Amino acid sequence: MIPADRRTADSVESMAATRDAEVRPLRRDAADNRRRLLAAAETVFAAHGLDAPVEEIARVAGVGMGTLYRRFPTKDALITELVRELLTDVLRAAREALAVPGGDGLEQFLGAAAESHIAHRGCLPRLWSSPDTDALRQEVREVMLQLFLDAQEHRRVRADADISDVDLVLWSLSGVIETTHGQSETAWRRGLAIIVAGLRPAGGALTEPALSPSALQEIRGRTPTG
Amino acid sequence: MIPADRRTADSVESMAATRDAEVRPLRRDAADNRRRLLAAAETVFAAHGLDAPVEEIARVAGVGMGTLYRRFPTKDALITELVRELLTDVLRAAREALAVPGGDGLEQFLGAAAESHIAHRGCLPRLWSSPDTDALRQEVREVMLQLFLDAQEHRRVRADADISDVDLVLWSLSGVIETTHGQSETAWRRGLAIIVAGLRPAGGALTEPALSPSALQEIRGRTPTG
DNA sequence: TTTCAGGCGGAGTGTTCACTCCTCTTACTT
DNA sequence: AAGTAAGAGGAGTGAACACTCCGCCTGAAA
Repeated sequence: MIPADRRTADSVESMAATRDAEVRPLRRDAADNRRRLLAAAETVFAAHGLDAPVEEIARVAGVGMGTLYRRFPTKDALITELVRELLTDVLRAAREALAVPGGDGLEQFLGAAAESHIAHRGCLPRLWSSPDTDALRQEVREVMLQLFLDAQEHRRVRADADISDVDLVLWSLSGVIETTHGQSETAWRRGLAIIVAGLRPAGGALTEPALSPSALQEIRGRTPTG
Repeated sequence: MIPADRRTADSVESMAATRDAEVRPLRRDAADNRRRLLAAAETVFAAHGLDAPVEEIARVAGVGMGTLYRRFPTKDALITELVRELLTDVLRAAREALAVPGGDGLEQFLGAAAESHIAHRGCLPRLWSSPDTDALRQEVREVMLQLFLDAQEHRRVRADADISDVDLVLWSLSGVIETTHGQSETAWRRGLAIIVAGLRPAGGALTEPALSPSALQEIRGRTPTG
């Protein structure tokens, strides 16, 4: 969306400017505007996609362009911040699911993750490829692995399932959510029910091998394409 | 991608100009260029997404801008033509699958459809929302329904499955293919294996209801968002 | 209350991109 | 072989958009 050669934000600096409230607290009006901008961005992106002009976001937030660009050095930084919110939601859901007994945490997590995806629908296309959120994604994966192992131990998931299958489920959910958005906010539930049934031990053996670790690694570590 | 107010092609006329060779056959150079443009568009869109500039397509095809725009009145028309190719592939696959005995046509079709998606990866984002291809999509759906009923009759698909679940599978595959493209062209196979296992009769009852007919209707009949 | 760093708005800038226009060229027809 | 309708090419056009600049304003520290 943003041509690669037009502007290259210093990501580290931008993160510091937009996250580290402890460095120097934002003035109250500035903090308000920041929150309003994020909310507006979510609304606008959800309605018109990531191609929506930033001017529209500023208008919905009720601030000027200058304000938007003092809070977020680039449009990309704004999107990344939304992705960070989404991933934070997902991480919280994953940790909560760890407390679910009987190996059912994984399924609960998948549902909660889908809900988060819906809530942040606008930035879904960047979920798996936004920079500056790798650490967060890594944390999510670690918890996901625990949830998966727990589910498998309790025989809630077939023995020939693989941790990479959890990634596949999330990618599938993305597809369903993106395709049905605006028409049905619950279609994914049925899709998830089917996929979960496919992960249960009852079905016949899976004839396709899981993703190879290297392929998985590459897909997970992907950075945005220019 | 193309601002709604910038250009509104007369779709009917454009279809006639780009499809009905019988009205007046294109001159040979023109027909050649048309083919080269479609091939180039596929390549370029697959590599850089639908946001790739048309100039790049013209360059790859080895023709000028004027030529591109004489063959396709808008960028959208070019994309629509690619979607039409994709849907034609899918329709052929669906009809071939009708001949598969034992209710296994549906599964074969799903695999073949995914292969077509990969082959036309670039235009995937428009698959479910491109105008001027409704008739084709409708034909695909009719054959899909037959495949589904056949599979269910042969107990290859659980009794509580619904035709809308086939749509869900395709949307899921889109998500997996889009997320893994460039890193793995076969990840979808594993995803499909899991989903198919979920559709088999063996698993427990699906706790989520199928999409309501009206919701399905709306999602299927969707036109592109501006 | 004063001071001023930090914040605000919004017109302006440069670039990209879809699409057009016009001149020169070429493949079919007769 | 000549005539011509159709085609080719590519610089040019206008609009949209991400981002900047700068004069005015305000919350909070002293």
